[in-house]
Amino acid sequence: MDSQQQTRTVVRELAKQYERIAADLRAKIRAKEYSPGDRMPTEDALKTHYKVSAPTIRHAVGVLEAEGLVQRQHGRGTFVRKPRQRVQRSTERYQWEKDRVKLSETERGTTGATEHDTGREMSALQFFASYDSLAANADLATVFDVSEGTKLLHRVYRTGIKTEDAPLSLIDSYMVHDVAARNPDLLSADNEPWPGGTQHQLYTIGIELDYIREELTARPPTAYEAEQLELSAGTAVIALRKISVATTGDVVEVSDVVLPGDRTVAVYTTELVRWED
Amino acid sequence: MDSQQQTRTVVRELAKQYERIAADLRAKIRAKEYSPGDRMPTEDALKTHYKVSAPTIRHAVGVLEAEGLVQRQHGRGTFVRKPRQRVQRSTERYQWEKDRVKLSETERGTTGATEHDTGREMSALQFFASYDSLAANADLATVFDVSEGTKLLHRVYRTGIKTEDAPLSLIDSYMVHDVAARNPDLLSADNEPWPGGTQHQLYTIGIELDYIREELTARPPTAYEAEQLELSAGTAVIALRKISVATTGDVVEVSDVVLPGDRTVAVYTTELVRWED
DNA sequence: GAGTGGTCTAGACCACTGT
DNA sequence: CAGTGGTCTAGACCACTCC
Repeated sequence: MDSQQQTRTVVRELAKQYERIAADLRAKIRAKEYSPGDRMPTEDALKTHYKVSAPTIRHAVGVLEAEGLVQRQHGRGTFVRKPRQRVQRSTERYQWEKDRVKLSETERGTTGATEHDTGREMSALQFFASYDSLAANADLATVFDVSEGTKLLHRVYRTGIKTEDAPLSLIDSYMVHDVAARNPDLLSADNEPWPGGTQHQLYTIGIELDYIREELTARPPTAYEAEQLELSAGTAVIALRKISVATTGDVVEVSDVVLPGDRTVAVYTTELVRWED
Repeated sequence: MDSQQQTRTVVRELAKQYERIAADLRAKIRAKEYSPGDRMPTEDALKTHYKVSAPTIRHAVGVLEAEGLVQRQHGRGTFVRKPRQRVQRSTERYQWEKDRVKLSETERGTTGATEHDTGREMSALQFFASYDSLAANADLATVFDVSEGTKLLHRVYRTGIKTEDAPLSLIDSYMVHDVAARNPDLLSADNEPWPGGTQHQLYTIGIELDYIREELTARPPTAYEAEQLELSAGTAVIALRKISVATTGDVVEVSDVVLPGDRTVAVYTTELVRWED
């Protein structure tokens, strides 16, 4: 009987060693035996303690990393993860933005929705935009209610805080090209960041927004998103589709926004109609 | 020079073999060379094709699984994941529920918010509830604006569709115990499912809701959540805190809701005030 | 029983971090 | 340079699925 078989026999309750070890470490973290920020025992120490081979320990720690409980840092150690500071993203931003549309440029000047969310000055924020155009795929054609292949203006945005290196969001925004073209200034990224934001841009082509619909899902980041948002293993993203509808009923802008799940809280408030007594 | 070194030299661009293989497979999936639902080549075939050892292939496929691109099934094979059918969870449910509070019990009878979301009959839905009470921790005490240790009514709910085995959500709901106790019927799970839902329960103790605030984040599931919601590797959950505020301004109910990210879309609509022309 | 994925060992060497 | 995590090999055996 080899050593693996022996261990199996001893640990009848939970056949999988890596799960047993993961459960044990998880319990210790929950019990604050290892606190947030602490370094976990080295893999070598765990190997000796649990009497298993290195890959088994790595697997066990990998499970905890996938759950977002710990974070491994090459050459430094494995640490119990501290919650990252969260940025609140509230829908009040939209009414706030709308209220500012008709102000003068100097009044709109330093204001943007990101500033609203983070409570920071525009000057402390990173901003990057690039424009191009593309043909609507089936998905976007349905949302805009146009035929597939219709030319769309495609704008890519990255926003972030200068002192932090990773952006706060990845945004792909779409508009029907011919609609945006009514104001040629809207077709070039040179005019970004546009004072007053998207709603002011729409105002210049005679569009007033009636409502904004947001659809949220959660999923693991793609390899690209993980790199861009500097997400480690064990995090998820909020994938949000924002659909802006004009007072005419037309869908005028669609944005696909990817937000780091470990530092974003999306807040929505539903007001209810009062009963008449 | 051992074989690993040799390979390194050959593949200069991307040192990590498992990443090179993962990138290659990822590209093939995106190019629909392997389509959703298809079985991927066996690990043995990949091992031969890429000329690496078994654990390296497993690591590469593991990366794709963590991204939610493929799903491994023991004894059957590895499959390209198909998107799961999504359930929409819209905040209209709340106004809908409020409008029904003052109806008679028979009118409220078969209606619940889950029915509203899924569009299914109450009879086709699973429902499970259990009640207990506990002392408020610091977090909940802050939200309710009561002192730490205040006795809270704690209710656990699981809702789901009978024909599917996994629940649609895991809910932990909290109320200040003394407030709920004004109607003793509210203290026992025996009266669940309560016709008309939480808002009707609150109505019986003289509470009308003014607004509901929801805070959403995304994260990987805990081991427990993955088991309960039958989530495989490569999925995330939406963690939603719902805070119900009465017309008096008091926080009367708080729910922590966990939703499977791969089959839930949370929808929020923000109405904007019209400009006066 | 054949096929396929899952767990595990034992050990080598690479790569990053900090003293 | 020591310490720590990351990648990889070669091979054994287990466990699940389906014919």
